[in-house]
Amino acid sequence: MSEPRKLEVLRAIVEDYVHSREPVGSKALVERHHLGVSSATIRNDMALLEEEGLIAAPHTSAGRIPTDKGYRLFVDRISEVKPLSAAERRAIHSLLEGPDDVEDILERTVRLLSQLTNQVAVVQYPHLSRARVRHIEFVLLAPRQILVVLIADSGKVEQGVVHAATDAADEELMALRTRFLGSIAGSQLDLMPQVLPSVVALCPPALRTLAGALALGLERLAERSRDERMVMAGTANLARSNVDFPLSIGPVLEALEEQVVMLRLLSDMAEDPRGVTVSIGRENPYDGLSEASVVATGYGPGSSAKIGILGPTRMDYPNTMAAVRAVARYLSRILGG
Amino acid sequence: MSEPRKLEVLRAIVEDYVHSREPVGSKALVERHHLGVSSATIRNDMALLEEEGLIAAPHTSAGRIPTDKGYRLFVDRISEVKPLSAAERRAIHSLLEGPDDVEDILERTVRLLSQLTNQVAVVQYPHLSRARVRHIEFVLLAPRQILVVLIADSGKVEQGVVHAATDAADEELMALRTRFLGSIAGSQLDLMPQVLPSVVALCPPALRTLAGALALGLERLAERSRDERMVMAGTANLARSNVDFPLSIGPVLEALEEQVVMLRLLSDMAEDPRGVTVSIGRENPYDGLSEASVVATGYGPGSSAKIGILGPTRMDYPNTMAAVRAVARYLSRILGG
DNA sequence: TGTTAGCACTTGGGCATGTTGAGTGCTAAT
DNA sequence: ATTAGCACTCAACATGCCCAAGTGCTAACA
Repeated sequence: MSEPRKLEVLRAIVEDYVHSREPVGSKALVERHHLGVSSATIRNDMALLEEEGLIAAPHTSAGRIPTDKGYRLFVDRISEVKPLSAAERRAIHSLLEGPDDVEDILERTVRLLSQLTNQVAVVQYPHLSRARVRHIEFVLLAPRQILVVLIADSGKVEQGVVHAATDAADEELMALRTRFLGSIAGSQLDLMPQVLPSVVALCPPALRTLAGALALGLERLAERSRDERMVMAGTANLARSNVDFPLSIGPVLEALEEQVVMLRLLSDMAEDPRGVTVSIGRENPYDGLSEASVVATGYGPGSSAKIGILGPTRMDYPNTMAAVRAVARYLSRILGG
Repeated sequence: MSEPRKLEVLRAIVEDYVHSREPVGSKALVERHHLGVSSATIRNDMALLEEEGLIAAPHTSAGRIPTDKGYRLFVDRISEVKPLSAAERRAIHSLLEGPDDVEDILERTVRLLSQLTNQVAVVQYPHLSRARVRHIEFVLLAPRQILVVLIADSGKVEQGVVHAATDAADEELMALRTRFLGSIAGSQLDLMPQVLPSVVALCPPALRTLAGALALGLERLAERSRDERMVMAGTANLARSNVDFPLSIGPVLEALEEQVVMLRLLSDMAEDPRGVTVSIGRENPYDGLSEASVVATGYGPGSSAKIGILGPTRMDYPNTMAAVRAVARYLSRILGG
């Protein structure tokens, strides 16, 4: 019996099932795909595929559906990433227009991706650990309340409020700002904890406690900047495409809300040489996502930050992978420039 | 027949239905509530309530469920807002701890509210139209790319990128910053469009195009600041509490994603003298929310910004209203201070 | 050895029918 | 105004039946 045909059968099963949402049987298979053999032969092949754990039958006399393992094989060896349609390319291109504020871009990107794929789209903020300090600002909100703003050369702005033990004056803040800026401008956010204390130490004693508080605030901001965040869009697609939910959406919504979970999930996805990484069903480390798949890839400098989508295991992998990859490329291009 | 008892019956129906999720019949009613009469009497009362459109029977021989109108009457005239439990008070109090960055606070508040009510919680950013300019900053990201930062005295920071037609130098930006700041520091964000052009006009001709671009950027930021945003949490509760969904969550998720819809919804809710406003089922202007209720109230200066929750019409109004009110009060206190 | 036709077998889904129990509305008595 | 009682309705559940889809197997075939 022929190995290539067996794969062809698996492909046909996956494609039909993704399309129809119903278990697919041998007969329907020969009708819809011009495999040159009869349904009996296909049955034999299917029996083998089932032995290997690539497909399964929900009950005795129904068709077969792909297992996680089946999808995996499909993704790894069978499917080809399809090129995008012209309309899709156009949609992505129009992303180039408009203001190129990082937040704005990410927000629009993720919305676009969710529309292209009809899934929930997620994007991680670019890593900033290697970013450098471009500017800092201290603003007096109230006598003892100081807004600290940290601007990185990546264009990211972080802000936070610091409480002073004693009243602070505007001039003091100005002086400290100049002092701090002189020492840390251009240095990596990573290194703030090492650099800042020495700056504080060099301050005149009268200002030292205030300087200490501000330094702490700056450190916190630098850390927060390193610490990851994400934006998502398209949660409504969960309900839409799963009307007869093979994917019970409760746990998935939970996962999405626990941003920590999603961020780890994305970060942990190994980079795939083919450009897009796929994690299928129970391969996912998080229980709530045992019926979901994640398709993600890196973008930006070093592909360190991730962008991707989340959907039911039964999804159109080729198109989805193509969309994710294309969007990530455009995103890299925009942010890189 | 007695009017007060009729209301009592309505209250009992609402309470039982909210609790059990099942149509409630006359017999069950007399068993669980010590109304001093028999089930037959209750039946008569129920017939009247039905005539008035306050309750309805899903089919001939089932119990009754409250209609939107029934809930409305319940909320307006029958229910009393219950005091919060000690545990709830404690939870709210612990909100006071931690950094008091506006974003942080709102995020934690909304999460808390969603946990207290088991619903989706939504909070609008405080209105900033009356806020004043505290500080501005121009940062050169690339020769023709300038990051514009606008800091309001409310502590809100807005940022955006401006493209210059020609290369800009750091010194030019510094000069312009001083010039702009001198003219607009302390003036209302609202008034930026009136004030900025005159500043540009006073610039030396060499800088004028650059100044124009920057002014445009600032205006955009001021506008964005005025233009409303929201944070939400607890979407997973939609799936959880509606396992046997009386509330089909698809349209609701859509509404939540269309932030514009939610923002209008919140803004349009008239302030209720009792402190919390409730919009029930079809009372909602948005179709997708015809099976949902919104409980909201204002917070902060002038109660101009809104906070609230969104859930199925069948919800525990007294407790929910209490939670929303309490959280809004604490939020006002924190942000006010 | 791989392919095919044919056939017996399994089983979920649809349908028609019967039964039950919760709940109602009405009437007559209190 | 309230109540007891009763006939009536109807969703929910159960039962039994049949059908179609789909399988696995065997025997014949190239």
